[in-house]
Amino acid sequence: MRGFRSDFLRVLAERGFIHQCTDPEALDGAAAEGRITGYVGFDCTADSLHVGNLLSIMMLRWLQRTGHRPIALVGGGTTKVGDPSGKDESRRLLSEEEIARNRAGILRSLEKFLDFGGGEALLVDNAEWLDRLLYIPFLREVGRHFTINRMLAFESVRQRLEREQPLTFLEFNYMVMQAYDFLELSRRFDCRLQMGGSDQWGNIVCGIELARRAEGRQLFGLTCPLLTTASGAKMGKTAQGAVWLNEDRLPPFEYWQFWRNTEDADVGRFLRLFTELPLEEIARLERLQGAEINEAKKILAFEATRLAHGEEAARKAADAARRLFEGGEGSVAALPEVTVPRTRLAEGVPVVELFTLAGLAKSRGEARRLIRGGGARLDDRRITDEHLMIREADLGDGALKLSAGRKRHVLVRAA
RNA sequence: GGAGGGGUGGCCGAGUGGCUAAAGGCAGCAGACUGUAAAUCUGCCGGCGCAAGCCUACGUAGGUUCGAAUCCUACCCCCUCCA
Repeated sequence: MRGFRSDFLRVLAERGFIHQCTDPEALDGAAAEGRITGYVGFDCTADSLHVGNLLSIMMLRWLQRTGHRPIALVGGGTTKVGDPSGKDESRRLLSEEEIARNRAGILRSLEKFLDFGGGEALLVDNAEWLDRLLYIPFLREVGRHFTINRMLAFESVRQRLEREQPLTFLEFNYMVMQAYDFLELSRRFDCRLQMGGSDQWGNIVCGIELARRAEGRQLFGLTCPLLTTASGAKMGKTAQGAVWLNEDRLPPFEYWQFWRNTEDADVGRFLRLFTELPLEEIARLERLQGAEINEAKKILAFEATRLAHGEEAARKAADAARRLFEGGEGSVAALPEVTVPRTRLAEGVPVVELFTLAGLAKSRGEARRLIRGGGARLDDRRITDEHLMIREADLGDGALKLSAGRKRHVLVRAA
């Protein structure tokens, strides 16, 4: 990495955050000379952010840590328009209430990573200005700086056109809205930098051009790479869906597990991107070979969970995992629990039903297949009889551990 | 408005009267091997059922037939070309 003078860009470069930057030298100069303000936008399409947003969040966090001012922009306004980037179909339009609910959830995600206290990091909603725009004045002020010729050349638009998928005029305006956001933030807060995923490059550049044409101001854009795992899968997506940052969407234990199960080849890269451990420490962990690399994965899991859920939750998750996977008795308190009424247990509950009650199988048939395949266990003993009945006496000291495979466990209690 | 093509399981995609709960692939789940990794191999993969079997399912609604994802009719939706 060609030696950056500013801490901010040096850290981002060393850790592998930088994909593209509009004018690295000038941005470096500005960040070295004084405090700059930069932002990332998050649309309110779900009630929690997820691991796919984490790179952007970490960039804001580093911006703050290196002495600058981050702005988290929630897209209360742009969500009403819908970003067509990377999508073949337009998204269902969200209602005002849904957007408000999602915005609240996104704040909870962000608060963990950024310090909004004392006027440090700022939280702004673009509905503040977008909702109030007047059509004709807006077209005259902003619209005249955009040419359709240029807009049609943008990747997000071209893709839709080439695949002959419809692109509504509403969505077509998304990039104009995002460009205007940047201009507005630069006016209100002297914000000079916009960051985001590489898919946002076009939209970011749009804003930079608008500011240059409209006011002759130089703004900067910086994108992070689109992350894939070493085996090529999109980062942060699992079969169950996105890896959410909010604990009501994904318990900290599951979050910890997600990081713990990182592929060997990704460990070093992820440590640099998703933890704040010193680079020397990471280099050491990265050198671990064979089974020893599990130590590095546990540290990755702990650090990543600490950022999203706090130290306490991270410790608990690590603890629960240790008991679960590395033998030893003791309590298994961190496992999800279900309760079954004593009256039901009195007459006996078929194991297959217990598996569905515990959420470990979608149907009794699935539970039966699980048993036939040898993947079902009861207090760590393989279940061979699919007709087994469970009674209160089987709960022993109060709880029964049901397992589907090595990793999914549920405690059953009587109530 | 006219002509043509198409809608099959989570996705892709075969199937053009019974042998079809529907080939194959992907994804998923489990087992083996391991290191809670990757790769590989094996099994499972609509619901209910111990089973026989029953139910639901090939855009929607009817119909023909002993029997339909497959044939007919109407409707809905998508795409292509022309105007």
